Amino acid sequence: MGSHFESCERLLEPLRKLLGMRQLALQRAQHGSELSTSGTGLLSELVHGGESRASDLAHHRVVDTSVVSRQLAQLEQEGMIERRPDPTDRRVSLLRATERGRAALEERERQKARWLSEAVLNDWDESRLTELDELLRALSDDLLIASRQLLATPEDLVTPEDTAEEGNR
Amino acid sequence: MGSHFESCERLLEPLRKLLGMRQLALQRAQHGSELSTSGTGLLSELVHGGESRASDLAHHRVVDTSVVSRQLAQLEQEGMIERRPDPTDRRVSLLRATERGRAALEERERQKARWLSEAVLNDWDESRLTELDELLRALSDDLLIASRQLLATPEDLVTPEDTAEEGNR
DNA sequence: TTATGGTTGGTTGTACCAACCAAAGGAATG
DNA sequence: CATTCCTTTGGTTGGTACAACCAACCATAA
Repeated sequence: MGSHFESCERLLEPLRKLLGMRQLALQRAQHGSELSTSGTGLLSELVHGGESRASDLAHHRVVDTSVVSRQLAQLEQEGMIERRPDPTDRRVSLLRATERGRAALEERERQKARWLSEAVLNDWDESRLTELDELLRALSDDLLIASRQLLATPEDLVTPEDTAEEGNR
Repeated sequence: MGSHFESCERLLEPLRKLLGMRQLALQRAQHGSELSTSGTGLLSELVHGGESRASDLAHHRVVDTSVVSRQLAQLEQEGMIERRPDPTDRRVSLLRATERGRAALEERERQKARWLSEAVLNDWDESRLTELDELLRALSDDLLIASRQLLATPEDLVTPEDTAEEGNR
């Protein structure tokens, strides 16, 4: 049988481990800073992607707009982002990071990068890091795309068909 | 400056994206099956790691024992695992997956692998997959280890030093 | 009128911490 | 020795926080 499938099967284990590391690790690599944890991702999106509307952010991150809405409210209250009404459509706000936001994000990123570099990947050589970066990017992009498609279809996800009942092996 | 640090810095973006994909994707790649979502990780640990005690599982996954306790209760109620008292220490239960649990897990894994293979990584060639697998494993291991150390130390995480002052909320 | 961007209310799942019980494992004491 | 504490450790349960979802809702566009 396709060993492609088998490779993917093997991949599940490390992938689960990695994805399972929710609030750990990187999330924790933050102490002070008045930047709320959950908002960081969004802020990053804004800093790197420039002025955006809320719905775009939601689409990018593949989360519900309500989630984005609340995170934005928080970020705004923290002074990390600013809104300005879209001149061409008064329903939408255009969002961008403030100076303060940019600084806070950068600080946070630096902390995380330091931790990664010193505590986690200290014995990785340069080429390995580059390789990882390249693959990780590709993977996360593909996952994101597939995820979007998946939620776009109210269809059943992975095609049941053989999942009728157990008849293990 | 050390380009190692810079590489790690670059790595943050794809890493965030990936870790941010909480309930999406893989988690969703499950429809029927009476196996609870959150328990899957634990069950997998049991199937692959053999009979274990609860505290070991918690340590492995780097989560609170209370979390494990509840997930185990759920899994037991679903008939996915069994407990038996440790003959040498009556405080502890030894846990192992039931046949049913093994089957359910395998089924779930197969679904995910299929989705990965067909919807996500379909255009990846074999060598790329292997490479990814290797790096991902190494990364997740290193992250896990570093995370354990991090929680082991009541110390401050990433060396505050410049983060004195207020922390409002 | 209907569709769309965004917000808010309500619910669920999952994590944490703290408090707790039960069993072990040592001392100190009879 | 055996017995009675005291501390430590494995595990569970209560309470709380947070992030995600869906549904219902305004305001504005088309």
